[in-house]
Amino acid sequence: MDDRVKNGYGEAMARPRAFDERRVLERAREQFWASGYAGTRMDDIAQATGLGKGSLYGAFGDKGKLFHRVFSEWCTAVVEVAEGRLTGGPDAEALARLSGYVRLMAENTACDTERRGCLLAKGAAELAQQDPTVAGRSAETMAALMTLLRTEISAAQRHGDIDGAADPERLAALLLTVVRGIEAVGKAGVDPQTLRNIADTALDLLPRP
Amino acid sequence: MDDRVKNGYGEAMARPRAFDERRVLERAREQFWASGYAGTRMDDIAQATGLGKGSLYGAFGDKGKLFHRVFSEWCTAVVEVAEGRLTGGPDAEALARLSGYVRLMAENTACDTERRGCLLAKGAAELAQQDPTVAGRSAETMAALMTLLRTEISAAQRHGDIDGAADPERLAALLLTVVRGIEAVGKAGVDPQTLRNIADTALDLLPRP
DNA sequence: TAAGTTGTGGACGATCCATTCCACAACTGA
DNA sequence: TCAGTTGTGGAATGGATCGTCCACAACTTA
Repeated sequence: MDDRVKNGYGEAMARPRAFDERRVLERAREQFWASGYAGTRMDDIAQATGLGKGSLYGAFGDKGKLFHRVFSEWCTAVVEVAEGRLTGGPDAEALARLSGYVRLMAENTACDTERRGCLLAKGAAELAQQDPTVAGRSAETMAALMTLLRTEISAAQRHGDIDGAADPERLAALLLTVVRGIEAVGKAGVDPQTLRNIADTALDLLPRP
Repeated sequence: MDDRVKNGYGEAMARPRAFDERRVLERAREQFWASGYAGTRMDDIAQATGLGKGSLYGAFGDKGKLFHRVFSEWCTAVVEVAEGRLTGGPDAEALARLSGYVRLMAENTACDTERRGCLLAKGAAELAQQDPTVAGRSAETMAALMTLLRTEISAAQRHGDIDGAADPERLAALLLTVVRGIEAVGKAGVDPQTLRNIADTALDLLPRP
């Protein structure tokens, strides 16, 4: 009925878990990432993690809950990468931070030789329409990324690297679209060098004062 | 063993088909569009079209072949829309044609209240990795769109509406990315007005002479 | 050590789904 | 009208897949 205390690392447990939860989630992520939600079987995950079904279901609930968890953690990681690249520096380097971030995203897609794309895009494409949890989490993630970008654009404007007359909100939305678009056309088969060029071109076109 | 002459409209058939092939493909497309490949059942399609399984399999082969057909026709249609909007006009209106096309794509996504997205993006996200046919067709489609955009950009450059020093190939790739990106962030939950703004912002930033 | 609690793994049940099969219908040419 | 051919619908098949169940293991507390 109610949620019991699961595994608080040090809680007194009757029998301790024999697996590392993080490692299991990593493996599960690999599976979902490679094959999508509908395309991966719980048996695959059991196999990949070495867990029996009982443990798997006991620890994570059903397939949907497990996916939600993996998806949500992915979204968190996506935002954290952006935060790591974008926040906390002088205005003088804001434009460089923006360039670095956009180029990094392009490079990631360019190097994705296995064409797995991004779990965020894949999950949203497959499930956002029917699954409110996925839809909500992906919308949240977009909003967070947009805010990060807007903040840096404003900083670059303050320092005079981007035209102060431009609307930072709109530029942020455009950059986000370019980043997500690169991932989309990359999955659709556009070649890696073109992907890198797209990032550079977008950055070149940002309005100067 | 070998392919028989299927239905040449006027061929001498033993028993004529009782269904309109185009209508069946439309219905099948609706299903795949709404639920993805793995998510739609052949029973759903049989139900939606009113066909029995025998007719369905007899006419279209298996689920994979049916999807490939639907997917390929969608890709053709996507390119045709672009051709209709972009080709065949004076250089003086090339920039207007480009603007019209990009705005139309944004508007389509903005109006997609059911959040179905684009079957091209959805299909590529779900299957491009494992299915060479889907991967190839989507890559072809991207290439065709890119060519159409590049041609119009060159035209606009000739007329002096876009800086002649810019590389039309790169600008075309960027515009394609923006168009596909709008569709991606739209599915991820970005609101309609922002989508329209993104299109406008991208067009505003095209380099003037 | 004994009782109680939670984790484990794999067999099992129930369902779902793609595909095939088949008896029959609708047509053609002779 | 009579074969012969192709289309039709739905029952049947075979395999896959989710989630449960259960006997047993590994702990904690008393």
